[in-house]
Amino acid sequence: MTPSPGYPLHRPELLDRLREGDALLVRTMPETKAFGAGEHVIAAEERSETVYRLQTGWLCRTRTLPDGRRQIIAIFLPGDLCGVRSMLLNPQPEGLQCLTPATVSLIEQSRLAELVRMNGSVALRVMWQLSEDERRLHNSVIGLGRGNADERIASMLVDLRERLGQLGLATDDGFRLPLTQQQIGDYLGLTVVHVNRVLRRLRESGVVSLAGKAVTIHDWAALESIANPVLDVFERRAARRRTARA
Amino acid sequence: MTPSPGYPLHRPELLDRLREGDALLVRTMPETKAFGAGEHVIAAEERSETVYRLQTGWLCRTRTLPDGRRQIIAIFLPGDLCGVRSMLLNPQPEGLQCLTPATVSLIEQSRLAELVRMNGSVALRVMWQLSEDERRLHNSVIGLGRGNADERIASMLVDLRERLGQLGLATDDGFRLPLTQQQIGDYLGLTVVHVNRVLRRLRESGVVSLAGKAVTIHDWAALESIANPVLDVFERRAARRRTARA
DNA sequence: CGTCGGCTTGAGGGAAATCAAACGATGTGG
DNA sequence: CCACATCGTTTGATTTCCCTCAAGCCGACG
Repeated sequence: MTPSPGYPLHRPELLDRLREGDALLVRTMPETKAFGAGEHVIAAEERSETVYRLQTGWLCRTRTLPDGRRQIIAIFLPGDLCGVRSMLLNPQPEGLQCLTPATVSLIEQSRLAELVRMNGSVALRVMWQLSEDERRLHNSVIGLGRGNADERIASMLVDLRERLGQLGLATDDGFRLPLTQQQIGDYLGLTVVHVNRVLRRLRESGVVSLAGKAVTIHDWAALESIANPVLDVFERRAARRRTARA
Repeated sequence: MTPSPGYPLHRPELLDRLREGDALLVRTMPETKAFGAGEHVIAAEERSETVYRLQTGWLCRTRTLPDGRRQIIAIFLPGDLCGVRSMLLNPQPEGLQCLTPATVSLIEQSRLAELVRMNGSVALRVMWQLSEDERRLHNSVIGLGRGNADERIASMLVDLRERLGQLGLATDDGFRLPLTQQQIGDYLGLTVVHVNRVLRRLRESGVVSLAGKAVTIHDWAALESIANPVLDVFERRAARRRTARA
């Protein structure tokens, strides 16, 4: 559940402290809360004095436009810290919503701030989260701004497979993807209809298949070559490792 | 040059400390460096142990895909801190490039880290920057994922007008926009050709005109109503203030 | 004076959206 | 237990927004 080797981090010597910080944080967040799929951990425009650490399940940041268009801005997996930004910017225009049933542990912002001040490892852990969030947002911007539908879908699969792999939640050739095609569309800036068509093409060309919630990657090399242009260095490295193994 | 009232910040009582932190930071960054338009402050994939505070000019984060497609991920204006993330993730896949001639002041990451530990106001200043960067990235994701060309251009203009206004670099009805149409396209995920067409339409309908580098906003209400769906709360508030005044 | 970068406009094409409808699984209440 | 509603997926037909390709224009600059 904690950052592990291979994670995007340029100074491996920090890894131990990062884990230490995470462990310490978890220990000081005994209170947990459970949510059902679709529930809001924080509603849009709602004030929140709490920072969450996702323990199980999937969360996302979403924004719904006045006319109903919807965008999933980021996807959070177990281990991620959510809501650090709200320490300064509150309420945020975005909601934090459950994609699956989820459990989170809680900490008051003020308490976390204090911990960060007192303990360098916790500070490192928080910094790493902010840094990682930003990396992912950059990648989203690249994909949405310059990627076509195929590239967006392929890179999403590569990215999620890598993140889930770090958590021990993926096998060599697949993982569980608890998103509806509508939600995939909302994440990638596409319509359901088009997501469906792209997935069909990928299935028919034997690259990946999505049966229900189960993703199976049949041809890593092909998937990587589709996603490649919009991957960042870290993702590309991870994808190549996969390709090599297959 | 420092964060001022009206800035996206939910606790106005922090404003003074924020300014204090910024002032302190500036005082400990006596060394400055000048760059020409187009020059790279940090090249893509280059290691950097330095954090920059932009003093004058415009910078941007960019990524160029292997096949030449280019995306401007973020635009930085005077007062912004750039490169904080590189403390943990280094080198980054993105470059930091000058959109205009620019001067920056420098500080070593390690020295900044120490300052942050020692001084709460500086820590606040750094946190605020991270928070603000993320807010802007969220907005980019919304615009790129769900906005059409008109909305993207209108919201860019509203956003820049607001940020420049805070810096005293905009008048009530306009500002200087030192971007080529190509760069606007790279920022908004559009082609030059299309940017040009949208700008023409906006000009012909008497909403805004871009003559050379000078933006003049003729009809705030119209611009706001185009941009509105993809604006966040803060931008919307700012745009309404403008509309009311005009 | 020629060239180069940026702006502008036209014609045509294509990727993805929209509109519309059917299908299968799941659930549920009479 | 079956009729029926709901939710997600799938597919077809049509439209539209934006891209691509192409070329002309203008001002700056050597």
